[in-house]
Amino acid sequence: MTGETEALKRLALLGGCQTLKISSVVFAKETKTSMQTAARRLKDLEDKGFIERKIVGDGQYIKISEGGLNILRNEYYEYKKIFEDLKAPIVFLGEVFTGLGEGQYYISLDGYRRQLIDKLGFDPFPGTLNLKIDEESILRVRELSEIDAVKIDPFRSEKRTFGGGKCYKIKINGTEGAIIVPDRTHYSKDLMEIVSPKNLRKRLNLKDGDIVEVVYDRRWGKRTEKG
Amino acid sequence: MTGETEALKRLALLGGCQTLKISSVVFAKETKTSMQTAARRLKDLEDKGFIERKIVGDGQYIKISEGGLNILRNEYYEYKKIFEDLKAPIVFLGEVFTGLGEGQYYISLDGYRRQLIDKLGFDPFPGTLNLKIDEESILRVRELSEIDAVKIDPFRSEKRTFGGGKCYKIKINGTEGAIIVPDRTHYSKDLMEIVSPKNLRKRLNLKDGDIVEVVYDRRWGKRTEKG
DNA sequence: ATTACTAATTCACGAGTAA
DNA sequence: TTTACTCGTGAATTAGTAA
Repeated sequence: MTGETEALKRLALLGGCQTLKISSVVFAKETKTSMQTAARRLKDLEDKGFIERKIVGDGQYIKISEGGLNILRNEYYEYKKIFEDLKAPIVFLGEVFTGLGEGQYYISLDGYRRQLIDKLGFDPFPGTLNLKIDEESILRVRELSEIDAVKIDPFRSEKRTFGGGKCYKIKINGTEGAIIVPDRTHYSKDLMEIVSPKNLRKRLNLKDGDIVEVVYDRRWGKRTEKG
Repeated sequence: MTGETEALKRLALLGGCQTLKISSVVFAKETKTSMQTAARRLKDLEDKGFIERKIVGDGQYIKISEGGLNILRNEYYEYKKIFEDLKAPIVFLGEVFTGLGEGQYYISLDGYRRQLIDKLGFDPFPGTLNLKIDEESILRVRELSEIDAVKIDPFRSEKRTFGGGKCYKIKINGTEGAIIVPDRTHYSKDLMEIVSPKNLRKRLNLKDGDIVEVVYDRRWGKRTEKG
């Protein structure tokens, strides 16, 4: 691998998938290299059967062969895969456990509840489902923070202030919900808190130790429509 | 450019668009290079801001940055362009001229006419339009021969045999037609003969010297439907 | 295990030249 | 003008070693 694929790609972009007339000097400029290297590249590509070539004194006719096309096609598919996977859903695996029960308290507060109804599009069941997520999922959570989240604003009562946070609309075992991430959290990274319009424990028939699948689909984004 | 993009791509395929844990040794195997080079690559990529990195003793956490993603995206678009252009229509430019008038004779022969009706889906106007195509287009015509063509079979009358040929459905200045290529042609490569259900000279208001545009769209292929 | 040096080698590049 | 050599230089890779 010495820029061969790059050279093939340039040829293709110059129209080399069909017969193309070009000289080494011109090709050198296109590939930002010396004429010698350009000429050698073309010769090498021919020797390896990636292009067909006919030298005619004032340049050469070049056509990328089926073999050459295959190389380019492979590259294409690899890049395609990269950018299709980017849009792929993020899946978290988590184990259900019983938390301290703070969730229920906070969710019930009007200052939070109204925002959730407004921004998530559903009235949250008073209570959160706590998940212990695996090593892999912890890494994925960090990705979430870079995605535009649904922001929950802080507010204050007479007695104290309540911090803000972020939500991400997800589906948990297929049921609508959202991940809640307080801005200033005290507990460990492997904890994930889920809210939903439904009582998830009942609805999904969950008990401590059960493994659930939380799916975040980037296409849902900030949207509040159900689906 | 020293395999840097290739390294980035591999990282992306390994999941580096999201945070990825990997060691230089493993990455070396993935990129089929030495551990030293793999380690240097990762360091270089970090120095150039294409990845974010956190070394942790038993490997490193890596995530492709926005800058790195842009590089990959550019590559992706270039390959995309290659394989989209492959499906792009081929355009020939030709200058109208008056031929020997043989076309009219041949097209009128039942042995040819029936085949054209059957295989092209239209009844050809008795007469062909002769075009003198440019240098560039001559190269393109060669491409045509590699595309599955509509084959016209040879046949014989009492007196002589009539050779076969190939047709390619095209549009000429937007009007339906076909390029006719006799298998054994005597005239030069820069001649292109067009048939159409219409009288093209009248319909397109052509006179000698006019330049017309002949478009072959690979998607039409052998299909005989109109459109 | 790792990552990251330094030194040796190898290999790719480009200048010069021939055809 | 071309393409395609040879050859000297320099850059990139790898082996070895340290941390």
